[in-house]
Amino acid sequence: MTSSVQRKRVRKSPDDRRAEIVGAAATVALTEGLECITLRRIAEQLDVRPGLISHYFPAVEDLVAEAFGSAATAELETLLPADPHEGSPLRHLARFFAHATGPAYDDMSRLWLNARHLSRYRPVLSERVLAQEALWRGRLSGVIETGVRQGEFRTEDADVTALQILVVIDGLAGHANTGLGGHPAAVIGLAASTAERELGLPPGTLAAPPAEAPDAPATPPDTPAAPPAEA
Amino acid sequence: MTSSVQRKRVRKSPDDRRAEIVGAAATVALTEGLECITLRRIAEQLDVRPGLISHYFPAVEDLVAEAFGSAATAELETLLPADPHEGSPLRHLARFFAHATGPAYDDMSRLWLNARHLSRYRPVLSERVLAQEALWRGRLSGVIETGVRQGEFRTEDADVTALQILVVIDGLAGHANTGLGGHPAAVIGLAASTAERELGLPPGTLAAPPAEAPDAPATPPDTPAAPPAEA
DNA sequence: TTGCTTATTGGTCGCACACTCAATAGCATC
DNA sequence: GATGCTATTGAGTGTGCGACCAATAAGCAA
Repeated sequence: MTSSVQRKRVRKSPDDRRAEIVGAAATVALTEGLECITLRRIAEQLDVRPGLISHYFPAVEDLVAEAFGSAATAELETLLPADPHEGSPLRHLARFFAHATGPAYDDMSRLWLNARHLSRYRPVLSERVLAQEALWRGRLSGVIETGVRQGEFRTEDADVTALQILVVIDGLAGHANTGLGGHPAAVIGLAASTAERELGLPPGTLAAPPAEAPDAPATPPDTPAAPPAEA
Repeated sequence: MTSSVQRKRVRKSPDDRRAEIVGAAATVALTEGLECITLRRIAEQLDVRPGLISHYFPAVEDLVAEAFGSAATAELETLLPADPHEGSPLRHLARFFAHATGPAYDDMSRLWLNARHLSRYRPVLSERVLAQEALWRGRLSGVIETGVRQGEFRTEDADVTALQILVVIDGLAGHANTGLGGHPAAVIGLAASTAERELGLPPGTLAAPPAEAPDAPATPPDTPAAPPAEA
């Protein structure tokens, strides 16, 4: 029994409902993976019938892409805000590395990994991934350019440097499912040290403080049961 | 019509058949992806009935792990042979980077990406990935240590350096499905330049020659139809 | 040639999935 | 309070998947 014996319909405006669906899908994407975005799964989460999801997204693939875009955009906003209220570019970068290489970023690491792989089979997701890549790179590139203009950084091509940094972060993210906790600091810090080298900074400038909570649970690589359901 | 109307049974020794199955699965893994390793798909490729695959691998997950292990081991053997017949460690590394960042490595990039993601849901695959990581890291670490002993390289911890290099390669591999061709040389060469920095080599020492075939097809990110079959 | 072991088949079951569509019931408007 | 629009449901279709198992035949040994 899901709840009541007789379903009580809740009728919402298409815009609201659509946003709700995308939100739920984004949550599922982050916590369970993109292949867990199924009509049934999302419908269940919102306590509606699967057909309704189909109504808003005739092809699930579109919802998957939308969910990824939504989650990635939200994460980028907290990672590298468009309008930095305070702090120098250098402090922004330091915060960026601290977050992007910490356990709080694990879900996002998994999502990027997930999306990159699934792009092999899902053209519209592939497009979304490329768009998000451009977005992230642009945002990071902007921070770097500001830093260069203010004399904090030194690089020939801010955009290339941004991509290099993101590549290293992606490389670390790839280990999110197979235990990343065992890596020595010199490896976790590879993103920051790469940035330092490429931006002409002294080693350690961008290094994160020894972690905010030294006894953090570390997010063990637990295997979440069933998902890519027999297919 | 697959062939004849009446099936002609071919009876092989368990060892042979098993090897044949793993081989077919490894091929499918490399060309189409690990989620395309299904009882029906492998059986079709070998022209046997699906039940036979089940007989040798009661749980498909085991076959998937085996297939990955097989493909990865084979690749490692051509990438970093256990017994290098000729050339210095430096030349070995240069060859390694040339291959691992070239289009010939694209399938393997996709496979690693695939396996890393799928490890989220498949415990036994996860184990295999960890084992292969150790194998690859050990092999690379060996080359580095030899180089250090011969005075070609300089590093504090060969094993950490090896991991750092592999992380960067993983980062680049992540882009295999979403078009890697558009990246500038400074990004493709990030693996080599990272190695040069970590090994105390002058920049460019490990850089690959401008590609062997300048007009290579470049392997466009074609989307191979159907695979993670609606699930 | 006969017999036996067992590799291989064929068929079946249950499940989860995306997708379709006529019928239904909120709810804003009149 | 009645009406109309449409968001939502319920039921159904077809597909592909892993897993299971009794029946069959290949090929070796006696």
